Amino acid sequence: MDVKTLCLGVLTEGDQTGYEIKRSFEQAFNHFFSAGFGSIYPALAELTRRGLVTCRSVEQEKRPDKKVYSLTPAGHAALVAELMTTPPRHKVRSEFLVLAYFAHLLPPAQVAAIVDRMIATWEPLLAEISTYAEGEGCPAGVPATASTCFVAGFGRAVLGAALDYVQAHRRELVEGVAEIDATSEPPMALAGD
Amino acid sequence: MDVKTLCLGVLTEGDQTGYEIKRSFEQAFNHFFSAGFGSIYPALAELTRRGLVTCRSVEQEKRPDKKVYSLTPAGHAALVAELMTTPPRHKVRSEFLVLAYFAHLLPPAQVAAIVDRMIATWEPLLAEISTYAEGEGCPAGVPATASTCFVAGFGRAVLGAALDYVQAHRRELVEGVAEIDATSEPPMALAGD
DNA sequence: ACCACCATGTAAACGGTTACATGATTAC
DNA sequence: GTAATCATGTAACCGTTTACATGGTGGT
Repeated sequence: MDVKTLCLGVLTEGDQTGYEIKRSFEQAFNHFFSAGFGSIYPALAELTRRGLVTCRSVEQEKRPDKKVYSLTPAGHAALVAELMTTPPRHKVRSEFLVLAYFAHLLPPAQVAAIVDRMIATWEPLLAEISTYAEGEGCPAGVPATASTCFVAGFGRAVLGAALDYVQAHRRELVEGVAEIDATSEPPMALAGD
Repeated sequence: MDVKTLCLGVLTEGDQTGYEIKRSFEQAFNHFFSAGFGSIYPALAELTRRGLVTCRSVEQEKRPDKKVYSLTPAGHAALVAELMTTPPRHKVRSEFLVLAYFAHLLPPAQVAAIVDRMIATWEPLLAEISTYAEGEGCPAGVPATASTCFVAGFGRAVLGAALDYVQAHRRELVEGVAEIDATSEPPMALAGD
């Protein structure tokens, strides 16, 4: 499952340009998928080449031409086929947790700053997802369905749990590494390795 | 932050072979980082070339030689420098949630199967992480510290929330997509796109 | 003036996954 | 006999990220 599949997916909700597709990704898949222009534009070119989407240029005044993409029947079939055969994976890649795991190698103040930055990142994200989790559809007019509520609700539940956890255990972590710092592992260049 | 950094990290806990490092990854970073031999062995070669680890061959009877890697002072410094400058990210890549988001394109039975497979994947993982979250260190003799408890506790909290959520909303999702299937989107090849 | 937004694309670099290659030991 | 474990490595492939390249509009 790659960016191409996701592009087909968002195009089931209506025709869009590459630029708009990226916006859709950011709004709908915020918390579990991301893609930049550098992967979206080549993906759309490839999908066009394969006949899974069609592309029409729309001239605009005072703006460069838009390229609006539409899903073809073949594209719809390819999407369904892909979804049917995709095993349900869920991978997390967390530099934050790596940092926490090796927190005893860092100054306590930095550990505190790291946790705070993570909290600051998650708080607005949780707030945004929470609005989608209630009947509110995405801003782009996509109505709320069982599916969109399920994924938004999932995001809210999981992010909420993450936030609660780090807020509750922040002190424990910082004080825990401070102790080690004081007893056995001086900050740097004071004792030999 | 890549596999090289993680290798330096686990080597702070004692000398290990490439094979053992993979085991360490699986036990310690189970839920937020993964790496295969195909990235670990080249990483160790590169770290050796850079003088961040040293490697000594240990002859074994009835087995091929082991290569035991040790962190050098330069490696320790490089690790700390890397940790100090790494921004705390936390990325999720979830085919499962993509599948759920587009669940209305799939037969309800398949949606149910997908959710069930995800639950079956998460349950044993949660059980394993939970043991680490209590004072139990990793099997490999690494003692429980504030850091290891923090990351294990985080994993338990978040995975627990995920499991609870999908178990509580499984029916909702399956019935929600069944409705759409019945009213507006026949399974395949019965109505035009 | 400067920044954000709209709008599209290319190319190189990077990093990870997968498959291949080898081979002995131990347990079922 | 078959599979899992221990043990190391290479090479091709795949996909994403990042940087570059361009350029008008609209707001502060």
